[in-house]
Amino acid sequence: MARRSLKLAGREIEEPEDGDAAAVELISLSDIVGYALRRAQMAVFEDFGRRFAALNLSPAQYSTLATIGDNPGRKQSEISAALGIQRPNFVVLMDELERRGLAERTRSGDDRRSNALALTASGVELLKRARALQGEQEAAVEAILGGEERKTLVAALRKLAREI
Amino acid sequence: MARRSLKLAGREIEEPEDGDAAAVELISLSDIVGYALRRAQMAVFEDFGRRFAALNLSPAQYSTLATIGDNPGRKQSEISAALGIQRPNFVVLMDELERRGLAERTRSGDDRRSNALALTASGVELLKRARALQGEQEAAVEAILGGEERKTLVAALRKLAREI
DNA sequence: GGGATTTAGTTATGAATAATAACGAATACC
DNA sequence: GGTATTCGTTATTATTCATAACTAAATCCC
Repeated sequence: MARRSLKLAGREIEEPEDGDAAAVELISLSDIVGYALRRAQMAVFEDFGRRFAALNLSPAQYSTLATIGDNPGRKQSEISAALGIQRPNFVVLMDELERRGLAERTRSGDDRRSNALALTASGVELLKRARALQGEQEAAVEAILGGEERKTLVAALRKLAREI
Repeated sequence: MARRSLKLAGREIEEPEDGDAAAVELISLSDIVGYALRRAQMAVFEDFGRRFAALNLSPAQYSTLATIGDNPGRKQSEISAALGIQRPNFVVLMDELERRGLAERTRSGDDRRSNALALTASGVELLKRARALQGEQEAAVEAILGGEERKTLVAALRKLAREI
C-alpha cells in the first residue's frame, strides 16, 4: 500500500509506517562527542546510584569523602576548588557529611577564617566500603570495554576536560 | 622548619605546607571512569554553551531539533523516548521551540491523541547553522584527541551507555 | 456495542543540582 | 591604621530531573 502523506509545517512529508515505529534515528547525534558523553554519564551515574544505594552516598558525596581522605587537613575551599564545586554548594554538602558524622571541620590554627577538613573514624570506614563498591563498578566497565580501552577512555576524557 | 602537626578528628596529621597549597590531589578519583566522564561532560557542555550562545540553544534543544529534523512526522513520545527525555519535561521543551517558531506540533490524523512533530522553515534554517557550530566543536575535539581517538572515544561511550 | 484498560499529551509539583549576590570575620596589603 | 581581599556562610534563584494525576482518544474484549 502507498505511504500516506502528511502536511507538516507547510511541507509534504512521508508519514512513517508502523514498521518504523521502533526506530527513531539519532543519526545527527550518533557521532557527536558531547551527546555520547551525556548518555554515557547518565548511564554510569544510574549504575552508581544502584551500587551505592545501601551506603546512601551520591557521586558528589563519594568524591568529597575520597578527596578529603586523600588530602586530610586541607582547607574547605581547596577541596571544593579541586572538585570543581562552588563554595556555597560545598557548604551544604559538608553540612550533610558532618551531620552524618563522616567528616569534620576544624577551625585552622594559622588562618582562623578557614576550615581544615578531615574524615572521622566512621568516615574512614565508610570510605573503605565505598571504595570497594567503586572498584566493582570499575571492574564492570572493564568487563565491557576491556582493561586497555578503559585506560584509554579515562586518558581521553581527562585530556578533553583539561584542554577544551 | 618542622611541619606543624594538627589534631583532626582525633588523629594527628601533618598540616600541609604552603608549598603544597596548589596541589590538592584527586588520586582516588583520577582513574575512575565515572568521575572522568563527569568532568569531561561539564567541560564539553560549557564549550557548547559558549559556541551556541548566539543561537540561544541548549544542548537539549539542539538535540531535539536535530532529531526532529532526522525524523519528521514522528510522534512526540517517540522523539522524547529516543532522546531519553521524560515526557513531561519534553512538553515544556517543545513549548519553547514552538513559541520560538522553530518546530510545530500537528495533531496526527490516524491517532488523534498524538502529535506529529516537524521543523518549521526557520527551524530548518537554524538547525543548519547549529550543525555548522556543532561541526566546529567536533573539529576542536579532533584537534585535541586526533581523528582516530575521537572515533574510538565515541564508540567506547556508546558501548558503555548501552551495556552498563 | 459498550464498559474497562491503555496510551499520548499535559499540568502541577517536588527533589536535586547549580549559579549569584551579599555579609561577617579574619587576614593581607601598603 | 585603613583599605582590600579571602574564607565560610546565608539567602535566593535558576535549571534540571522525576513523579503523580488528569483529559482525551484509542484499544481490548466479552
